[in-house]
Amino acid sequence: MSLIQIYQCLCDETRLRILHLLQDGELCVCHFQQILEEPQVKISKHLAYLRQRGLVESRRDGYWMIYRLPVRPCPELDANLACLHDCVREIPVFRRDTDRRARLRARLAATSPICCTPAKPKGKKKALVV
Amino acid sequence: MSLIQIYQCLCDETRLRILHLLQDGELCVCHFQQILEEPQVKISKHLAYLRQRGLVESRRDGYWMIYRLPVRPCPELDANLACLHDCVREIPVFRRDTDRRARLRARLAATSPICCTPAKPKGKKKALVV
DNA sequence: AGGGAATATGCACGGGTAAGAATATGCAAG
DNA sequence: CTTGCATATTCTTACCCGTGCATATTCCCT
Repeated sequence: MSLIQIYQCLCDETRLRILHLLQDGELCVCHFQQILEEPQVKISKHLAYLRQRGLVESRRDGYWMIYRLPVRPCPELDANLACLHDCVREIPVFRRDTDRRARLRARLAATSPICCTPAKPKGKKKALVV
Repeated sequence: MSLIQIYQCLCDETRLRILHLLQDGELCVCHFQQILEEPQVKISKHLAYLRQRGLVESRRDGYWMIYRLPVRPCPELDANLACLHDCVREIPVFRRDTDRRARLRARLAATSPICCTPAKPKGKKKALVV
């Protein structure tokens, strides 16, 4: 992973928002959709872009794909993510994302599922969680 | 100047090298040419790109255009330049640029001119410096 | 005024990329 | 093995960008 590639990943707002959210822990695609309020294809493609360049890692969990920052990020990525964290502190979009994520977390804590429930679960919820 | 614009500026190697050099003080275009060993048009266009987005400022001094980092950079730019400085410390191209700049400086200290001498000066040197 | 030096700009071309619509894939439950 | 859900991929369109060639601009000196 080169420094240039890192900057190429950072120069799009959607990707910045994704990386910023991931700094607070892993997320699945449907949660990105809920928080960012962007179409699925857009989010999915930016996640693929980031994954191909090694800025995020993914794993599957049943229906869902869970994305996270690299477990062992290279020093350049680490430094730039820290810098990003500082820079966005005051920017409304990013604060909004953080807030929406917190509220989403609260909602999830109240119910059982780890990830979002399918649109028409019909009581499948519990089974899905296991 | 937005954060995205900063990252857009940072995602090209030539521009990274330019910004890295400017962290050590202002430079004219012909010095960039000597240090980076890239064609004039390439350097000039990248400098224009950076200037249009507010990452560098320029002033004219006789024959020469002198470029520098903004006198009062915004916090985001400041943070990212510091981050860049850390990140490139070990990268050969950037070390080479630093070395070449130091050697250029030594050469200039030995002679009088502030900037490089025209190709065929014919004794105009002293007059140019004043 | 005119020449020459340093630098900038216009034009052209190839390549990457962002976005959306449509479609495909992988998974789980019945 | 079919259905429904979450996610990925393909295709297309439009745009921006990096580069090089040629030319223009701006300045200094005579």
